[in-house]
Amino acid sequence: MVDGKTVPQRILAAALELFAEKGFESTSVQDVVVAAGVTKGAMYHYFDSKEDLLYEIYGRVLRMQMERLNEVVVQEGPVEDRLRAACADVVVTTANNLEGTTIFFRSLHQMSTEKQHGVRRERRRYHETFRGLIVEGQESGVFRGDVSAELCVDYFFGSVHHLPMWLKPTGRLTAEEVGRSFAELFIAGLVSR
Amino acid sequence: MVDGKTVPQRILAAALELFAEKGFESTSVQDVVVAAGVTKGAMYHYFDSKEDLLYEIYGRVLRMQMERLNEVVVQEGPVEDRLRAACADVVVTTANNLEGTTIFFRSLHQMSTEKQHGVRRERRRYHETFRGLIVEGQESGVFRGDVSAELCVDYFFGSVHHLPMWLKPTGRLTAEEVGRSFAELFIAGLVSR
Amino acid sequence: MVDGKTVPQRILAAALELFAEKGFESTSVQDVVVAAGVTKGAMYHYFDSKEDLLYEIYGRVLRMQMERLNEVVVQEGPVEDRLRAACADVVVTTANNLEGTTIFFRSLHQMSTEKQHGVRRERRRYHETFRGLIVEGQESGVFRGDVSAELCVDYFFGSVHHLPMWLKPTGRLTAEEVGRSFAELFIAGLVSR
Amino acid sequence: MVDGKTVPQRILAAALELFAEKGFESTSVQDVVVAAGVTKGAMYHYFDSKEDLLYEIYGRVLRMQMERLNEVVVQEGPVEDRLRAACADVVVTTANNLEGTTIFFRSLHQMSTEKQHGVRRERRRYHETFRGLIVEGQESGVFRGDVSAELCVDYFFGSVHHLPMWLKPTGRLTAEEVGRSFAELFIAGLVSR
DNA sequence: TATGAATGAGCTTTCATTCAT
DNA sequence: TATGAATGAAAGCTCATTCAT
Repeated sequence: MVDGKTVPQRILAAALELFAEKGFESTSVQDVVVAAGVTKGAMYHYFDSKEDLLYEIYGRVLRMQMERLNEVVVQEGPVEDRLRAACADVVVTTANNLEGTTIFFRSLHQMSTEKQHGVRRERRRYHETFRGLIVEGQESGVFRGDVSAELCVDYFFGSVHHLPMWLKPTGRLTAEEVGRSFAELFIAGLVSR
Repeated sequence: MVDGKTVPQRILAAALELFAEKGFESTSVQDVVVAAGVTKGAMYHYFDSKEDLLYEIYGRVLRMQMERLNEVVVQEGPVEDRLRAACADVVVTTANNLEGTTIFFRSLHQMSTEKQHGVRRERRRYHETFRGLIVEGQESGVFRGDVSAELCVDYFFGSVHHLPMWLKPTGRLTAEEVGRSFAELFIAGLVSR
Repeated sequence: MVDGKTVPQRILAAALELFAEKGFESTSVQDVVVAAGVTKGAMYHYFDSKEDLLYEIYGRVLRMQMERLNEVVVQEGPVEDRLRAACADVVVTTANNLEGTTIFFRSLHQMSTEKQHGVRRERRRYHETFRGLIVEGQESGVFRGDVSAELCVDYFFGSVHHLPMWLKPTGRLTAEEVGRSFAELFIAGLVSR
Repeated sequence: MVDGKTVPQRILAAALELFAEKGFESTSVQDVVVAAGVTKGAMYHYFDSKEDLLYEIYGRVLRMQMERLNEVVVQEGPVEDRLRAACADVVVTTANNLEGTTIFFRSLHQMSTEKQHGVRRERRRYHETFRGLIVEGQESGVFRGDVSAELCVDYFFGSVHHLPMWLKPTGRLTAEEVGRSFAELFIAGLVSR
C-alpha cells in the first residue's frame, strides 16, 4: 500500500486518467501499470483483462450516479422542485466525474456484448427513475404533455453527457452554476403555460 | 469504378461504416480494404494514413453541417422562427448522419493534435453562428438573458450530439419528429415570460 | 528466395527441426523465424498461426506415407510378399522422416480438436489400407486367424512409430536393415503353421 | 489429508491426469494446484519445480515396471514361457498406467538433460533385463539368431509404448487379451523353425 | 506447513506502413 | 494506378517462481 491506496486502487486510478486522456484502445496495459507504479503481473493478479479495468470504472460511475438520483427522488415537495434538484444534481455529479463520464460514452462499444448489456440495463433503470418524475409532472398537469417523457429524458441527458466535451474543471463556470442553468432551461421548456 | 463509386469513395464509405461500428482503433486497415474490395496498396495510394481516413470523414461531416446551418441562418423572419428552424434542421441532419456523428465524438481524440485543432476551430465557427442567433434574440428581448448564450449552445448541442446513442434509423420516431420536439423544448426554455 | 528455397519452405524446414528437437510448446515463434532467417511478420504473412506450422508438417508426413503405401499395395504377387514389402517400406519411409514422425506422435495433442480429427481420419485410412492386406492373408489361410487384424496393425505400427525414440540416422543400422528385420519378425509371427 | 491422500499425493495425481490430457507444457502450475485443491505455495513446499512433478511421475512409472519385470524374470520354466509372461505382463502393466506411459514418451524431452540421462539409464537397465531373456533363448537355440536381440527389444517395446495411442480403458479389449496377443505375435515371430 | 501477492521475462499475434515491381 | 510480400514495433496476456507473513 502506497499513499494510503491499495494496488488495485492505484491501478484503477491510473486507468481512469489514461483512458479519459488517450482513449481505451490507445492506452496500453504497459501505460497503465507504469502510471500506477506496479508491474503487469500485479495488474493481472487483480484484474482479468484490460477490459475488466474498463468495466470496473463503469461500475463505479453507474453506482455513484444511481445513488445520488435515488436520494433526490425520494425527497418531499412539488414535482417541479424535485426534478429541478435532480437535474442540477446530475450535472454536478457528472462534472465531478468528467473522466469517468468521458470514458463511459466514448468506450462503451469496446466492451464485450455481455458486459455492454449489463451496463445498458443499469443505465436504463437510471433513466426510468428520472422519467418517472417527468411522467408524474405530466399527469398532474404541471408539465406539458405534447412531448413524450422518454424523449425529454434523452434530450436532457444528451446535454449532461456531453459536459466532458466542453466543461473544464478549471474553467470560469462552476459545476453548480451549470447545474442551475441546465435545470432552469430544461424545466422552463417543460412546464405548461 | 464499381457501382458508380470511385475507389476512394468506396474506401471512405467502408471506413465510415466500420469506424462507427467497431471504433477507429479496433478497425484495421485490412478490415477497411477488404470491406471496400480494394488492396492495401490502393488505399495508401489515395490516403496518407489510417488517420487520414478519419480526417476525411470529419471534413465531410463538418462541411455538411455548416452548409445547412448557413442556409437556415440567412432566411427571413423572427429570430425565434429562425432558431427553431436551425434547431430542427441540425437534428435532422445529424439523424441522417448517425455514423458520421458517432465517429465524430468518439474518435476525435485519436487524431493528431494539429488536426484536432483544425476540427475544433471549424466546430467553433459552427457554434458561433448558432450562438449569434441566440444573442440576437436575447438583445431583442425575445429570449431570456439570465443564461449565457454560450451555455445555451452547449446545452442544446449536447442533446443533438448524443442522438447516435439512442436514436435508431429503424425506430418509432422519425428524425423530423425528434427535430420538432427538441426545437420546441429548447425554444420554450429560452423565451422570456 | 535463398538457397533455392522460398520463404515458407525455409520457415517450415526450421519449424520441423526445432519442433523435433525441443518440442512444439518449447519452441517459440521467435526461435523458428530466427532459424529460418526471416521476420515474424513474414511468418504470419504465410501462416495463420504457430499451430498452422504444425498442421503443415503433419500434412506432409501423412501425404508422403499414404503415397508410398498405395504404391506398394497395388503390386502383384502373394499377399505375404506384398505385406512384407509394405512393412519394410514404411520403416524406411519413417526412418527417412524421423523428425516428422517425432513431431507427429509427440505433438498431436497440441492441435485444435478439429485439426486432430482431420489428421486422425487420414491416419485411419492409412491403417485401413494396411489392415486390408492382413485380412486378405487371413482369409486365404496364409496368416493366422486367432488375432484380430486390427490388433496386428496396432502391434506393428507401434514398433514403427517408436523408431524415432531409438533409431539414429548416424547409427550402426541402416533404415533398410531395420525394415527387413521388422518385416521378418512381423510376418513370421503372423503366418499360419 | 483428504480422501486418505496426502497433499503431495493429491498434487501428483492431479499432475498425472493433466499432463496426460493436455501435455506438460500446456498445463500450468495453476491448473495443477486447482485440480489438486491446494495452493501454489503448498506445491512449491513439496516440489522444487514443475519439472520436479514430471520427474516424480517418471520415477513411479519406472519403478513399477522394473519391479514387475524382475518378478517375472526370476521365475522357473523354459525361456519361451518366461519371455511370454514378461511380454504379457508389461502390456498389462502399461495398460493399467496409460496416463503415466503417455507422459513418459511425450514429455521426456521437456526434462533437463541431467534428469533425462537418469531416466534413460534406468530405462536401459529395464531393456537389458528383457534383452537377457531373448539372448538366453537365442543361445539355447529356441529363438532365431538372425535378428539382433537388441532390435527385437526395440521392436516389441515400440508396440507396448504405443498402447496409449489407441487402447482405451473402456474399449472392447481387456489389457490381458492384448497382452496375450502381443506376446503370442512376438514369440511366434521369434522362435526358430 | 501453508498462503497469495508480486515479479519479470517471455509468449503469440496484430498492425500500420513501406517498397520493389 | 495498383499489388502484396515483408517489416519491426508493440500489443495483451501467461506463467513458473519467490518471499514476507
